[in-house]
Amino acid sequence: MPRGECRGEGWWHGKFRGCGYRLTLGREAILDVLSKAEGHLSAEDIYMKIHPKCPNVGLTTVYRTLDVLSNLGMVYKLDFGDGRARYEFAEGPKGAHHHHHLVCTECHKIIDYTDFIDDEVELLNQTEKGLGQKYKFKITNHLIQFYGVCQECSDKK
Amino acid sequence: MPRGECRGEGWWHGKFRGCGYRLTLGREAILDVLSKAEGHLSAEDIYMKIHPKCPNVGLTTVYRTLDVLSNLGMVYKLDFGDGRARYEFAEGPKGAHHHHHLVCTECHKIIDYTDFIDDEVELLNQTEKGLGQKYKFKITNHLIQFYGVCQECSDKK
DNA sequence: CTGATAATGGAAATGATTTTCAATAATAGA
DNA sequence: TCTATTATTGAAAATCATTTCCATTATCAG
Repeated sequence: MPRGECRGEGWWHGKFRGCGYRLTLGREAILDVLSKAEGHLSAEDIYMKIHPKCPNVGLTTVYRTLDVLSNLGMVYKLDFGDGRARYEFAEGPKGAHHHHHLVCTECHKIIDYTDFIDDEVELLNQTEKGLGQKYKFKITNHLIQFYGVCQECSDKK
Repeated sequence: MPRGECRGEGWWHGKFRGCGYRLTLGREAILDVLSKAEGHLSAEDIYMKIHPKCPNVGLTTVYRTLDVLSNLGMVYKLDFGDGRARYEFAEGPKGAHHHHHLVCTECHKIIDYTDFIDDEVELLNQTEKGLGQKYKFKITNHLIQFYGVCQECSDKK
């Protein structure tokens, strides 16, 4: 029924096979949800979204798959301080939708921002290079988050 | 018995009292450990360090105190992906020891780096200002971490 | 010194994530 | 296409960091 993503459907086959992973219904469903989702889904969110179509995919599998995807670098695992991990499809640091996060410490609202990203990314790349050399690290990723209080939460006081 | 910190001992009194908090033995012990510790302590680490001197301070209190300190901005609560929160004494973004983190995703080793910090902080301040205005956020803090694989872990393969 | 109440600890509860294990399904090769 | 190998699975149980409960204790303003 869904059509748009048919073209893309295959691109993660290779990524899986190449690492000896098998491509299963559950994994496809999870990737499908993640790749379309706006926002930041928890394991349970994903489980819920998948359940109607794949009632036979358990929460355990969701966790296991997210772990695999995260290790493959296809998904970012994020912590916004609300006690559960959140997952976000990785479009790659150069991807069209690369963004950083602005986190409200009161209500846990998250704003994805792309403003200023260019300067940030440029600096980050430099820093990444420098750090990698100095500390002999193979740097694969970075995380930037700003924390504060959103307007609604400020007003409530 | 300890002498060096006598001078500083008082500086957090005010911070507590000002917010209606009471200053207790346990809280002092926890602050003391945190202010001296290199590295990134978990709640249990702190509990262990305190226990010999204050066997009557429970883990629950450690958690509660860390929560308070974190809310007061005196301590940063960090997540390095190893399943437990880590805490770090906040010397303030302008403090002498401000640093960011380089995290090995294999062995969870953490490197605190201060290189490049100046440029980073400058950019961050700008970004912070811009974001704060655009999204009406009162930004209080930021987090920057780089993830990668350290040399030892690379060599193991 | 004393009352109001913030803070405490220990045990029990919580809740996200992991592990276990026998059953199942994906894939490579015949 | 069929089969053997072995990765993957779901459900239930186990883990384990963190929180909550509640009766007791300690801090500190007056």
